[in-house]
Amino acid sequence: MKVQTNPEPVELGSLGEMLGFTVRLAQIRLFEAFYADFKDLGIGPGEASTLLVIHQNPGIRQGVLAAALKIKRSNMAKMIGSLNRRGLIERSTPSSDKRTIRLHLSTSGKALARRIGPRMGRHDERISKIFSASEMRSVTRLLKRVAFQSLPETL
Amino acid sequence: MKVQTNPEPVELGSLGEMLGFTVRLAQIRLFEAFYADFKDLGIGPGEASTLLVIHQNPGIRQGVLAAALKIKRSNMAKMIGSLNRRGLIERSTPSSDKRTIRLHLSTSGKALARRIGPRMGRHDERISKIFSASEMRSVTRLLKRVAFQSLPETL
DNA sequence: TATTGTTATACTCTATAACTATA
DNA sequence: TATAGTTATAGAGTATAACAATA
Repeated sequence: MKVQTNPEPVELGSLGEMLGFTVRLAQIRLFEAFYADFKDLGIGPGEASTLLVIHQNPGIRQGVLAAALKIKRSNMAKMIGSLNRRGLIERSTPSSDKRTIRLHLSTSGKALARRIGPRMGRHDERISKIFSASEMRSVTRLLKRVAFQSLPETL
Repeated sequence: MKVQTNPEPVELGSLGEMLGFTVRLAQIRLFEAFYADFKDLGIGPGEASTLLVIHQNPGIRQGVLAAALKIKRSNMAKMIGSLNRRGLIERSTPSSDKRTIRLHLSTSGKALARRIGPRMGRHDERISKIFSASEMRSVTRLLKRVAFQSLPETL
């Protein structure tokens, strides 16, 4: 693959066909697109996903949420703390297991989640306009395979 | 999409089919795989790509390199400084344009690049074993479209 | 005036380890 | 002993703005 950064072409060699490299390039573009579409709501992609998942799983445990989003527990604690300070979520510890924390959206958190949901849908639609419906299904299916299927042994 | 984090299932809703989310999940997995395969070489993915591209484009200008890898000039300056302090690359300013810096690998930088190249190839092969050859071509082609094709207007 | 690279700075994301409280 | 969450800390990666040297 050759990138034409006029007037000086750059030879990327096989790097340009490698999954790690192409995923990173796509990721950069997708972050740009996300921030452009969510600027006014004042939240990042991690926060948006977190709020949506709590909205769809009221009372979810913090650690379960972290595992589902592949965010480390320690980092999730920080994010949940921040969302809590902003009045978007509420925490409660059930008497059945006082180590755990169950998460719910506050009234304003629910209001925000109801804005995020459709926005996220339109955001994803905007991006997927560069694909046919079957291409879109392909790319998400293949990427989920990378995320979840076990890889062969390390080198 | 539902993620089974036994014993508590998590409903991700449409989030699980969205490109931004699936790319992020894949990215996390790919970083893990990269660090596992390159631990002994003491370099990260950005540094590995940078060394390979300088190796294939001797004398490349720093800004052109940054643009090709989609790394901001200011951040590239930091990375190049680090690689230079480690004795891997050499910088020279041509008399024709004294603002610019042309990059070359040092002897030890070349030796390292000659180890990185094949390692990167085997690393990518290991990951792509979860795909057929045509699936691999599909996913990289579709991701490059995300990276380079212009997206529709923002919302 | 515009371009190239540098510096300073900050914010997000990620990772590890040590800690507490509960089980 | 093991688990859930917290805190502290550190390292990447990314972003912006102000700056010097040069064109």
